[in-house]
Amino acid sequence: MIAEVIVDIAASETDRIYDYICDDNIVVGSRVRAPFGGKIVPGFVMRLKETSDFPPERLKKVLPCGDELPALNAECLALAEKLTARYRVPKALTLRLFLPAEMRTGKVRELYRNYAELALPIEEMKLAKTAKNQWGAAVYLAENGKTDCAHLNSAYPGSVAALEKKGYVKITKEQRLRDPYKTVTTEKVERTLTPDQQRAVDTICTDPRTVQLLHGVTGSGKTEVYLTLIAKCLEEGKSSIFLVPEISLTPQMLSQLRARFGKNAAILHSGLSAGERFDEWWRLRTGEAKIAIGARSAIFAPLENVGVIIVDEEHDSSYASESAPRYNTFDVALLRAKKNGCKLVLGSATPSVETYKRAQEGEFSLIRMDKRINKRPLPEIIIADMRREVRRGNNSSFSGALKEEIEKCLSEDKQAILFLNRRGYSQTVICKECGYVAKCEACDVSLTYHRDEGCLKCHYCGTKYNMLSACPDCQGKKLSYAGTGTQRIAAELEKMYPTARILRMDNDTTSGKEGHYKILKTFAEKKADILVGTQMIAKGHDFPAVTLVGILDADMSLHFSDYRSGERTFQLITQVAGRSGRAEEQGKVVLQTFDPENEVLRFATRYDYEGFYQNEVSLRAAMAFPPFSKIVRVMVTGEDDKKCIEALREVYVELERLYTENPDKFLFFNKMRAPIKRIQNKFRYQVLMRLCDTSVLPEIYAICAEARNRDALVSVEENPSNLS
DNA sequence: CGCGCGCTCGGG
DNA sequence: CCGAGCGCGCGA
Repeated sequence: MIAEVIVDIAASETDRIYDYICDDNIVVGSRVRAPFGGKIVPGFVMRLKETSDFPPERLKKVLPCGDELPALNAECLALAEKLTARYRVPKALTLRLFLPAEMRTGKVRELYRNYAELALPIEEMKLAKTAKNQWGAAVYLAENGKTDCAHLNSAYPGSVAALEKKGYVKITKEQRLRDPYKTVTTEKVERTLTPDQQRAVDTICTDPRTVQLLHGVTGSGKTEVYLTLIAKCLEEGKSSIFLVPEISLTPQMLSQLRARFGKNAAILHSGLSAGERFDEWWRLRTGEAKIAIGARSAIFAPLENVGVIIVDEEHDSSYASESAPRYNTFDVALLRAKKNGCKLVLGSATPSVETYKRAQEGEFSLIRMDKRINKRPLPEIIIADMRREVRRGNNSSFSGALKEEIEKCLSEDKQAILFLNRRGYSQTVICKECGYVAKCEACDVSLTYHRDEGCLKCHYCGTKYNMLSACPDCQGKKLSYAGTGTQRIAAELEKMYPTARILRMDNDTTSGKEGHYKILKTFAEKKADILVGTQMIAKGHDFPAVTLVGILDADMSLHFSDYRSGERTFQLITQVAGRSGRAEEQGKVVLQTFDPENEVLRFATRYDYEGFYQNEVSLRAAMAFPPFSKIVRVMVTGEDDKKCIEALREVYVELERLYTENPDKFLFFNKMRAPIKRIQNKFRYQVLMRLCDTSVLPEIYAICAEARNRDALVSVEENPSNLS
């Protein structure tokens, strides 16, 4: 037999079919080891045939990989072909999306797993009362004996490592128990859905349209709708894909899913080790698990007979891939849904304008859930006019109203969350005498001052620099720190309220696997009074004692030069505000702005999505911005400036030809340096286009595929979410 | 992507 | 004259 093989090398130069001799037991979709250029490289069998056009004496033979099943099933192979054609990237890159990373890089597959068992009787353990997870895990082990570590960790995050460190549990590596609970059906508890939820489930099941948009306010119980749909599929013997933004796979969410679906669910989250990730993937591939839950990449789960695909928080920007192939999760999900003849359910409290428009026009079904389950009103949002604060001589980061509320909150023993989407202490360091600004050597950006580490950090490449004691240009000692970040806010709070316990949550404080979780847990256990954080505090967390949310700089995302800034601001405010008043107490939100009359902020304070949407969509129509057009950015990057300019010239000439041949399809066309000229030592150039007719898009992709080479990466982004 | 080939340049 | 360095093309 002859196998048509794609070698797993991510270069456009090797992106073609190579013929190899193979044994008869090799099947399409399997991985093989192929002798290639003097080395053995991994490859994928795309097709089989009897004869080759290549001189037979030069054909080599591929070796099997030892996988029990072909890595790619028929659906995945077909999907990979479609994506390759759509995005015009090397096939190897597309194929990689379908495999867990360790399957490529790692040795042969691990069929072993770590198991934990108690090392001494539970009575002899000295654990802090507050270590709930460790206690939980210990009790579970006492009752159930030896248990899979991954399983324990997802129910009781962090417990295994902590217990092992103390010597309370013994970890052994054993061959994986082959699905001991394979047929254990999930608890047959009859859950009663609210009328809203029932109506949503019924519509999704009966409406003929593929895409179902579930527009439900925060706390309306969308999750229960998803879980009901998944359970229904399970009963029918079908599989499901459930996508969430990475950050919302919180411990509570994980244990809820485990409790409900047990071994039927494979949960792919960032806390898994390479081996665990592989095991979860393999359980899906063999059909042992029928539910794939995870972030963006879970859309490539190796499932067959998919009964429903769910995309929660549909508007979230993490659904757009930022490296080749720059796929859009919605597009891939739609391809899969159509192929399987199943529904694609999108859920959000603040749908993206693009999605909502298509629902309004009847292309998607639109289901509303307006009632909150606990019937409590959403927290009141008060606008604090920062211009007035400045006029009154208040130059601090806190308005009078916010200070008042914080004090009230502290005196009543409640908790507060303060949100500022900028980490570090100050955004820039400027010499007051000569205007020098500290910049990164590898990137064209200013450095952020991190006071707790006493250094300057580049937020694009992570490089740390020593803090300056004087200006390197003029030796001046007067350095000014502009642009307040979370560190500074925390420091100011400490000064203002010396007795209050302040916690910070941003990229700098959440390092390590459990970093996130530790901070959230500390706060949830009321060991802190105020949580200061960036974007990452906005999602999904449930802190019953929080009655105040402060949005320190609502303008920050608003005045971004980006057609989506209004949309993003509305979504962010709605999401952050939702953290306040989740239990009995009514919550409050203070929103600080220099532009209190701004329409977007006005709509957000009233939780008026419909009003926001109408306003936004007419603006977009007037400006011919998406969804009334498509923005396309072709980006050329590479370390060698000359080679980049060469490649840029090449794409530009071709794109310009396309433009002059189809002037009616373009609204805008220009080449320029990217706003950030260099990141991680790579130069950046771009061609920006706005299309009113996307029929030229395939050709744009083709031109870029042609122009990329070893020295210059040429990529295409559709409606990019940030234009830096 | 990684290798080897061959060309070129510069040092001894 | 020889070795290092680099650009180029090949791999089934």
